[in-house]
Amino acid sequence: MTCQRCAILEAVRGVSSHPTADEVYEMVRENLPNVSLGTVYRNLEILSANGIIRKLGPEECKMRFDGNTKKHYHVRCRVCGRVDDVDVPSFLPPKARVRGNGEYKITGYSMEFTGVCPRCAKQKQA
Amino acid sequence: MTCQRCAILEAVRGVSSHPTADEVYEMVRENLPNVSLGTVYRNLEILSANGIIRKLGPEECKMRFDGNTKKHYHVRCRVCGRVDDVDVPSFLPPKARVRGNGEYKITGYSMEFTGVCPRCAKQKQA
DNA sequence: GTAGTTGCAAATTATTTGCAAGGCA
DNA sequence: TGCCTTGCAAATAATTTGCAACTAC
Repeated sequence: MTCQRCAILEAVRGVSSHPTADEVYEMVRENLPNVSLGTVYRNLEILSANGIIRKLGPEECKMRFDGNTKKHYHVRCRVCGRVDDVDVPSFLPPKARVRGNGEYKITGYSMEFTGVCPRCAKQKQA
Repeated sequence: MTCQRCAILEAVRGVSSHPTADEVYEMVRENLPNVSLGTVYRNLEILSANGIIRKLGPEECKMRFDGNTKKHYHVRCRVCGRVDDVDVPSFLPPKARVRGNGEYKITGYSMEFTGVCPRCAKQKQA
């Protein structure tokens, strides 16, 4: 636990704003002006891999396109990344309440399932 | 509706694999070897803006970090992108069934709410 | 002393944009 | 004719990586 890692952890814990790597970098730089962005990325990765902080965000940073515009849901294979359609019978989205701030207007949600596709499941067996 | 745009639309509609922009590019190139990747991006954007195809993917392509590792859900302001915590009382994730393939193992899900934060709601009024 | 960590700079990846030339209405 | 679109190449943006110097135990 180096000085940098500790400062990065404190920065993430010290705010409730779910900062991006770059925002963490800016925060840490106020106390340690010489930290490098690379160090911030490396430590955020290590801290979240160890369950000390949580990583929010896209499993994959690529846009995908679907010729089917009817509303439906997707599963994403967490091994190879492929995306398939799923049927979800009778799903009613839950009500969400923003903590401490009633003026937040919640207008929608997005949901995606995670799994292992047949091909990757088979490879794992071997 | 140019020749390129039509080929891009057909490529997306012709597969059920939810292709990335790059995969669409490769498909279109088989018939139109001179298309440029820029054209593919531009047309995918236009087609999805017009509701002709659907864009799947992250609202934002940046990782965010959360010092709170307890399970909870988030809202993302669709104007400024900020992320806040929400409480979701008693939510049981729905059952999903993969179309035409029972061997897909679904192991989890991710859900995020969308809305407008108080700050952006106020700016919109003015 | 040695394994892990740092700062820096260059590399990667996905995507966007500027621009001059071309095509369709 | 004039606006939209194209191909190309350069620009951006987020993130990763190679490397030599350094630090903690």
